[in-house]
Amino acid sequence: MPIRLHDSLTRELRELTPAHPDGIFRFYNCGPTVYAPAHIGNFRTFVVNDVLRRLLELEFGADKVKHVRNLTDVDDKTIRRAREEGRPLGDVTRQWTEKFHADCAALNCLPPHAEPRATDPQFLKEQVNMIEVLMERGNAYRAPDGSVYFKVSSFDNYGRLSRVKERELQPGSALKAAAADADEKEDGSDFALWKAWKSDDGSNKWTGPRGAAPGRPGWHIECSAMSKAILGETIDLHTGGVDLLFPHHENEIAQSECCNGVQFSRHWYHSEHLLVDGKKMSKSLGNLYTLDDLKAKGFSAMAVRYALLMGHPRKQLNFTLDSLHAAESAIGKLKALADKLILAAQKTEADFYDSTTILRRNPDPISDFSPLGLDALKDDLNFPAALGALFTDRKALDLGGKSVLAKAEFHSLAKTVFVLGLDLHRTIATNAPPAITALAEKRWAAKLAKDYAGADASRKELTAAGWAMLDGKDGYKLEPLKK
RNA sequence: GGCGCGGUAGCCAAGUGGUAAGGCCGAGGUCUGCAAAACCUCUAUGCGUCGGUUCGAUUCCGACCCGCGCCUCCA
Repeated sequence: MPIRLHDSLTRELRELTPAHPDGIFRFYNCGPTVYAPAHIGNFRTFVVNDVLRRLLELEFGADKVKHVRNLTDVDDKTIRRAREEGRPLGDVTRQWTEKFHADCAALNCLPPHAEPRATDPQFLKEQVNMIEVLMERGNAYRAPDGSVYFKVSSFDNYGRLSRVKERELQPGSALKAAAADADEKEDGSDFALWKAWKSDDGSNKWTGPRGAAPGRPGWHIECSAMSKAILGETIDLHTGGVDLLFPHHENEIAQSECCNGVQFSRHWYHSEHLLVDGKKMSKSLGNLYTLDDLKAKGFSAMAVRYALLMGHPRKQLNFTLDSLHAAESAIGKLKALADKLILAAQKTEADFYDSTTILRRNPDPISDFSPLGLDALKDDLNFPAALGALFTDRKALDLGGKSVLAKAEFHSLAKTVFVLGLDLHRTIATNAPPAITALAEKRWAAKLAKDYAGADASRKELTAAGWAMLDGKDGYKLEPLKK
């Protein structure tokens, strides 16, 4: 079964295939702006893309997928943050890049094969080159202040992706948008390719395209330039959150196709927004969560990943603390299933997560056993259906001592779990404070001494402090109390 | 106003022209110093409302109601 994915341009499911003769599937995923910690809405998109990338590797081979995700390290927000903190721009973006990488690792997202930065001299040059070509071709013009704008009217296909021509701009927003640089632009819908230096930009300025003032690249051009530099003029897939559909991706198409004269991306995919408590996350509503916020509430990063997989990626997903509890419990059950299969198949935990075996190309009748849930993933990334298949299988599972069946089931689960990127054995964060740990030790000692009254007293204290102590055979586990 | 998505059990959420996956929660049970965990069993005559098409609709069509998102900062 081929991988089929919704295409935002044609609005239908289309098979994903590599176009290049080398068989390498090239895909570009718009990355974060590094000026603050990413929130879980951002991570929904990155997790969706991570599953997609894993699925592609399973389908085409680990060495046949090239996944690029950029880092926007210069824009109004990064510059403002640096100015407010009185630090060099590079320091600020480096700090938040590191944080982003740490969060991605915690969420078990594979690093992309390339992660270009907008201010990297190599790519800055690429951006300037593209702008110069666009100016030469009459698709861009220099504004009075030395900025360069893309002339939207010069590209007939403008608006095909977002159907912007069918939209009627709300008077209010159109006016607001036009206000900022109305004097510079020839037309309200034109967008900046190069922004001339202003005093607010401080020391952050670079040599611009010929004829333009020193300044910095506009936001949209970085993706066009870096995609071209790393993946080539035509790529197989370009992805991002729905909010990037317009204007960002529309503008990328315009720039790239006017500059290169060929199709920019063969396929477009957009994942929907994550809602929190039924609303889009925003600082003003106070419903914006970062990974650290949720960790502080005692949830594991893996539960967050699972919760992000609970809805279809092209539908808005309502995220709540309750759904995190549900995720944490569900992971526990899958872990128990994995442990059971590891035992039955006489394998180890390391075998279960061995991606080399999972992605091995040579056919193997056992490990090629059709993994449950995989078809659902290949059918437009239907996460809930895939998870459902896993649990349905879990119920039907009757190993009955048959090791062949156990091995097939083991490989099946390992494959699907790999694609979903769930590290089942990395769950509850037991970062209990020292006082809690000491109390738990005290109770454990009392229990071993059969001082049950003392043990119960300590349990009461732990409960009061919000911690559950789960006794095992040879030790205990501390978990934050559920609700 | 324009464009788009959605309304399925207490919550989250798949899905199909032929009579509703799965997870959480809850209830009961097995087990167990206690408490959990784990495991087993149960939980929508119903899929926003009203019409239409059909032998049959939650699934197709129409109208309406409600929610959410986007409309040039935004994953």
